[in-house]
Amino acid sequence: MTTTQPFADWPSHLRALGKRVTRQRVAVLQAVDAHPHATAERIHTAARELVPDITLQSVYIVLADATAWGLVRKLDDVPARYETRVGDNHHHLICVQCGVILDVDCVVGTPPCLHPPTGHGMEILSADITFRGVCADCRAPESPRPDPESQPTGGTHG
Amino acid sequence: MTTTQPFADWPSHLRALGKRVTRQRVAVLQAVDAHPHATAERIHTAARELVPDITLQSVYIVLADATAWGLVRKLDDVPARYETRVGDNHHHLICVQCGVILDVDCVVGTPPCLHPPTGHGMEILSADITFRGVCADCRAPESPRPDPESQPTGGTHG
DNA sequence: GTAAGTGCAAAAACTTTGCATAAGT
DNA sequence: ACTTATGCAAAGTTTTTGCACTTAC
Repeated sequence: MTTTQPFADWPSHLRALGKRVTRQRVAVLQAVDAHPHATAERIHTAARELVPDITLQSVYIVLADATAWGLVRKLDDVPARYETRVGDNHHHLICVQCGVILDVDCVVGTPPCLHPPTGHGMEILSADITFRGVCADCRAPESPRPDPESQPTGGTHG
Repeated sequence: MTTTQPFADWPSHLRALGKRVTRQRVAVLQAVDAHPHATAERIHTAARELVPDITLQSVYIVLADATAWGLVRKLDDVPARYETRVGDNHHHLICVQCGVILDVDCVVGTPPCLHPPTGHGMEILSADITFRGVCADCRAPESPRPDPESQPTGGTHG
């Protein structure tokens, strides 16, 4: 279950961008693919299964580059989380209790899928939507679900 | 323009919560009020105009407390940003060039103002919506607008 | 061969914590 | 008085950087 499998052909993606294909980059990208919404450290752990001597610092560098190139999306949180689903305008559903993050497809297909009130003079490119709530497992009386992939975020907006 | 003015009666808000009214708390809350979306350090600078010897650590503590009490809302970003508009379900518009953050009222009044696709079993409490785009000033050819209140966030979602 | 990427170690940036003092009720 | 909050300093956590070595092209 922890074995990282290729869901995407990362070497081709890198080559298409004119970037070099390194074991480290492929390992990080596959790790993010296999562990959506994972932190840099978790990605490091997963990437080490493919490249045992990759350092955490290199993971950070690869993640920053890949984010700049549009291969991964960085979710602002502390610590930051990463995912490989980019450009498909999906949104996030975070459980305020256990911190689990679920992907939900946008009901509208193309970004921006939502429009703010006009009059601000801004050209809107996209809409990031995060729903906060309580997941099914946390609502169940007996299973507090300590999800290993995420920690509580503690949202306060209502 | 940097003089912090009271937009809200923070002593009353604190007393209503059974919390003590200290010069530091009032100064921080007024600073956040006067500088929406400011970082802890910027809030510290503003708060020092009212309480010259307040430390940055105390600012962090007051911000964390106030967030837990629902007086301020913390925007997850690095560094974190804070605002006093809570519970009115407004959303944010971030310029990907200059990083300026604008508040936009929600077109629907009550949270959650938006509903995700069903079937995930999650009880939705709220929806945080962040629009990304290019503000009017950054679209103008000659004014790159180095806004002092915010730094670029570098959003990549589309 | 050359430019780009990585490892290493160190530091920068941001945030939290423990304990003695000070301040609010 | 009693309890809570703050100042101080230190450490914790997350992320970035500089330089030599290695690797992909």
